Parts: sequence; C-alpha cells; structure tokens
Amino acid sequence: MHFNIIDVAKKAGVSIATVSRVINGSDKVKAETREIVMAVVEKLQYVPNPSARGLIMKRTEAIGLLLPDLHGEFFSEIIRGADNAVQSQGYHLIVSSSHNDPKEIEAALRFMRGRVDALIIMSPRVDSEILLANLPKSLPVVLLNCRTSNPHFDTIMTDGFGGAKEMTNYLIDQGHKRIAVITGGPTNIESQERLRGYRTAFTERGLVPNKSLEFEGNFTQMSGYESVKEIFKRKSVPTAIFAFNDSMAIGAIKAIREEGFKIPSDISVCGFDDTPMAKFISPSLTSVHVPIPELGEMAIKRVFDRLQKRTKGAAAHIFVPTTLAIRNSCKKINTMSNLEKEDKVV
Amino acid sequence: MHFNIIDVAKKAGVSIATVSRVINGSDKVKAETREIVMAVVEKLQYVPNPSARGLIMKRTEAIGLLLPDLHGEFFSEIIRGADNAVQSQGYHLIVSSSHNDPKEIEAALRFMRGRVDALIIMSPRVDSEILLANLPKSLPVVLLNCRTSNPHFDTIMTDGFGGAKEMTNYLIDQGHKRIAVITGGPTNIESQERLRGYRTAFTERGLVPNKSLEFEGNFTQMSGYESVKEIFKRKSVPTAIFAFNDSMAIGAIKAIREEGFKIPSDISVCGFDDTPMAKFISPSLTSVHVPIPELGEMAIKRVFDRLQKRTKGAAAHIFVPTTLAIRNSCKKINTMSNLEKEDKVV
DNA sequence: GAAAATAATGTAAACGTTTACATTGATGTT
DNA sequence: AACATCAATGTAAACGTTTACATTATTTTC
Repeated sequence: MHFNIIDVAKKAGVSIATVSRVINGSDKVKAETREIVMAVVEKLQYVPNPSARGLIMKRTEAIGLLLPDLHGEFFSEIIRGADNAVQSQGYHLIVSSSHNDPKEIEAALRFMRGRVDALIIMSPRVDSEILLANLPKSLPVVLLNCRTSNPHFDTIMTDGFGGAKEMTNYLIDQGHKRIAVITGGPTNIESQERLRGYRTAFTERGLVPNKSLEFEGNFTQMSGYESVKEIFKRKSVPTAIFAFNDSMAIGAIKAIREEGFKIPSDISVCGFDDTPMAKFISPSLTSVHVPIPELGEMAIKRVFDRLQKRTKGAAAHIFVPTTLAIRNSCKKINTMSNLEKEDKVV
Repeated sequence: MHFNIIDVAKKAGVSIATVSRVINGSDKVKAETREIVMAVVEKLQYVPNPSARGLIMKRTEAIGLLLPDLHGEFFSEIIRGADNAVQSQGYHLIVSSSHNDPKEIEAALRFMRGRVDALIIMSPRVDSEILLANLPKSLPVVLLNCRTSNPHFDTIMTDGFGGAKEMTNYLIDQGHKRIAVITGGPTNIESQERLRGYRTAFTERGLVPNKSLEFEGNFTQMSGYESVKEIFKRKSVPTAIFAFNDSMAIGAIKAIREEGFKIPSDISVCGFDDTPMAKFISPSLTSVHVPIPELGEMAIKRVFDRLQKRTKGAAAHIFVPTTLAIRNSCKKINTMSNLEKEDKVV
C-alpha cells in the first residue's frame, strides 16, 4: 500500500503544504513541526510520487543514454562512467540501445521525451539530422561521437582521426609498410575518421595508401576474425594489422594464430579504444587509448552544466584527444624482411 | 515548445476526451474524426506527457534493473538481454549500479519507486532481506542471483554449484589433483556457490579439498592476475587454476605467462561465465557456460508475466543450468607428471 | 499594550492526462 | 409520431504533487 502526502498531512496534523515543505527541505518550517512530519514520513515509508512531482515540476531526475549497441566492453564502460557521474548528483540513467535502427532511435526518443531532463545520444551510424526535428529545444542534449553538421547541439568527439594517424605513423616508424586495417564499416562515422587518419598518415609521408588492404568489419570479434581469414586469402600478407577496435583485434589475433603465424614476430596487430581487456590478453595489445568512462562522465557533466544553467549559449564541441598505448603486439621490423618481399608500392 | 492534449483538442475542434481516445486507440471514434485528430497530432509532434499519464494510470512503461556493478562483459550482456526483451514490449530500462553498497541500493530503490512498473535486482553481495521492507508488495520483483531466504520474491539463480562441480570433475578427470581456485570473495553468494561446488566435487570422489589452494579474488582481471602472483609464491604450484569468472581467468593467464609457464602444457586454466571473449582469447578458454543475455531476458519475461497477470500466486524459483564449454586452455595430464611431484595429498 | 513586522502555516490552483458518466444526434421499432 | 437504442462525443473528477497567495500566530517596537 502506498501512502500519499495527504495521509502524511493528516497523520501529522498539518496541511499538505507543510509536508511538502518539509520534504523539500526548502522553506522555513518550525523545527518541532519538521520533526513531527519527518517521524510520520519515516513511519509510513512515504516516498513522493515521481509522476506527480514530474508533472508539476517538469523535472524527472533522470538522464537518457541512447547507445547504438550494447555489445562489448566499450559501451559497458560508457555506461559505467555515465552512471557514476549521474549518481553523484542523485540522478539516474535510462539506458536504451537503438541497434543503429532509425525506427528504434525514434521510438527511444519518443519514450525519453518528458521522462528525462537531458539526453546523451551516441549514434555513429545513422545520420543524426532526423533526430533534431523531434527534440525540443529546451532539452539539453549531448551528442557523443555522432556525425552532425548541426551546431546547435553540444558534441563530444574522440579524435579518431588523430589516434589512427598516430598509430599508423607508429607502425610505419616500426618499419611496416603493408599495414592492413579492419574498419567498422562505411556508414560508421568513427570508422570513417579512423580510416581517414590511417590514410593521411601514409600520404603525409609520401606513401600511397593501398585500398586493397582495407577490410570491412563491424566492430565485433567475429568480424575481426573473419577479416583476417579474408586477408590470408590474398597473395601477399601484410606485416601489420590495425583493427579499428580492440574486439576486432582480439578476433584477428585468433585467426592469425590459426593460420600459423606468431604475434608479433610474424605479424604485428594493434587495436583501438584500449578497453580494459587490452592489457591482459597476450601479447598485451598495443592500442589507441580512449578514455572511455571519462567520455560518459564528460557528457553527463556537460548536461548538468546546462541543466543548472552554469553553461549558456552556444553549443560546445569538445574534442577528446587519444594517446598511444604501446604494448607487446607490435614489433619493429627491418624493411624488406620476412613476409614482405617483392612489394615496392604499399 | 511542447504542446499538450488541449492544444491538440482545440486545433482539431474536438474535446480532449476524443483526443485521448484517439491516442489510446481504444474506444470507438468515428474514422473521420480520428483522421483529423491524428493529423493534428502529427503536425504538432504531440507526445503525451508521461508524468501525467503515469499519475493517473499508475504505469510508467519502464523496468528497473539494479546491478551490483558495471565492470566487464558479464553485466553488459545482462543489460543487453534485458534491453532486448524490454524493447520488444515497448518498455524501457532504467539501469542503476549499487557498487554493492547498501546505501546506494536503498537510494536506487527509492528512486525506482513509482518510476518503474517492475524491478530486476541483482545483488549477490549484500543480504537482500533489508530491501524487502521498502518494496511495495504490488511491485513485481525478480531477484537475479541473489541470496535470499524470502520466498515471496521470484528468483532466478544460475547453478553455480553444479557448474563448478562439473568443471572440477572435468579437471579431475583430466588427471588434475592440485586445482587452485580464485574466488569472488567470501561475501559473494555466487562465489560461495561455486566454491561449494568445487569442494563437493573433491569430497564426492574421496579427495580432500585443500584450503590452501583457495585464493580470494574479486571478479576483476587484476585480481586474477594478483592471485596467480600469490600462487607462485607458494612452494608447490597447482596443475590447474579454476578462476570463478572469465575476467579473472584472463588476468591469471597473463600472470602465469609472466612467470614463464605455458598454458595449457604447464598449467591448465579455466573460467566461469563463458563471456563472448572466452572463445577468442588464446588459448581459447575452457569455461562454465552461463546463458548470460538469456538471464536478463528471463527476468524480464517473468516480470511481464506478473505485470500482465498471466502469472499469479506464489513466487517461482527458477534454476538455470550451466554447461561445460570445453576449449583449449586445459590439458589432460598423467598423474605424477611435471609440476606435481612429491604431493601425495592434494 | 497596541501596532507593525515577521514567522509559520493553510488554501487552492495548477500541472496534463484518463475515464465514468452525461449529453447529443442518428437510426430503428412500434 | 413517439420512443427506445446505440454510436459518437463532451464534461468534469481524479491522480499526487508544488507553490503563490492568504491567513493566522508570534515577536518586535514604540
């Protein structure tokens, strides 16, 4: 049985306004009265009805987090960072995944409307412009790793371009020229950025990126595995494989070993994201470090700034730099070594 | 700007009751009227206010999911399973993690109250009896891998005992006698069950489980790593290490290799949960398979059954069996082989 | 000790829905 | 032609809060 504010008021012998004041700790209420009311609240286990409160206050104390997917450690770490940040403010998280489906995104957005005070959207695949229409201007929104030309929203983007470029440069410095990449697919903005970084590293050094070394994955372990199987069907094998996330790198490693090659002595492998797993697999995985939980935290912080009006005006576009986490899955090679023989042009 | 039902009614030239009927698709409304109203709804992008609706209907279309933690693939997979199940019913998920802290559990529960139509609670550490008091009887609750003596709640428990026993038997069949375990800590019910299974396997075969081979971890990769470092400080090294989840197994593998031992030829390693990662690491990890996303799904299904009154009456206690996923991280050994020499008693 | 100022509390409107019941208008029955 | 039936729609109460404003009780001031 649920008690409401009227029950409390009656039992405490005061008006509902007084009970409300006590609960919200706001106005001046005589200490004595407060105690009486609190005692009743305690006794009746009274919790204010969130719907009633939300209705009048237009505040729900919940933040929506819309993710493209829930596979793997990456999203789990995003949720973790966001949940921590949100809990420290007494707020909570409504999580939903869209499976990259515009219909589901729309459904989730409809659901969120009126149910959350702010929204974090991560939708690297679908063009986010459509969302814009449905979203009330008054709702603080942070776009996380989304492609959007709309400058109205706050955005947080990890530097996929810079990270991939840095990693590629590192591999080139290590003597690699035939560097294959396993992408996250052509529609994924993150993957596009990383691919751009990879290609740019080559051209900036006067080398020509080789499209036949670009393989399409989908960020799953299995797709990393399968891409490598594909790679080994080709006549000449690359000396390094750069997977655009750690899951695919792990899948790739498995496949490489099945083909009878050693890592890193025969083939170097590296990943992207630097999920917690990376340092524990063997060989420990060289990866582009992304501060994943911090991404979630930053998004939440940003949203609270808007909510509490500390931040006004134009949208901010935060660019999160990445760093190289160099471990043991990549090896320095002599140019003209083992697997790489007759290839002049990479 | 948000429009409300009155705006729609005015613009459509009908009463709010008619608009409500159209929206809820319920009562008979003349087709012609329905179209007019729908056109206005579409035009105004009208979405009914969830608080107002929740207030009168006492239904929020959200399910709460309270997890102990958000680290690692296990919980991420639970969320995934639950989210899928929930979305198929047009519901959504409010996720919260308690960090195994009773205070936070209580805070989360307070928050959930009135905000969700049902609750899935996973709290393997803290005694769940306290929760009981705060929970309204009318709220469908499913306890997932919780210790509780309270038969009032529906529960779903994975068979940690059976799984661990089966795995231990498998290891014994492979010729292992000195089998170390890395647990999830003494307060964790899951860990306790698994430990009981491990010990039982020994005693049922007339062997004496050796307490000095039981090491305490906390389900993180790092704790698996550190436990192994501890193990290697002892005079005699076990022939097999059974980590009570895959994360710890992965940490263990790293440490074992650092100590210069090969897996599985020198030491066999196995895990528990069979997270998606398990089959991709090398050697692929032998593990006790738990249908993780299905756990989330089952919990949601159960809750919907209650919600839709398909299931009445006494609480159900579902017991989820596990299976052995045998891969390449464990090796058959001759009794009296390599590392195991002078040990008669295990 | 009365008036003025202030503190404490109460009253009632508002928030945006759903829905029982009332009303209207059309159709069928005698 | 009067009445009963039924479909379509409208009216208003209810859900449980917060809060502006009104009222009452208490303290201060002269």
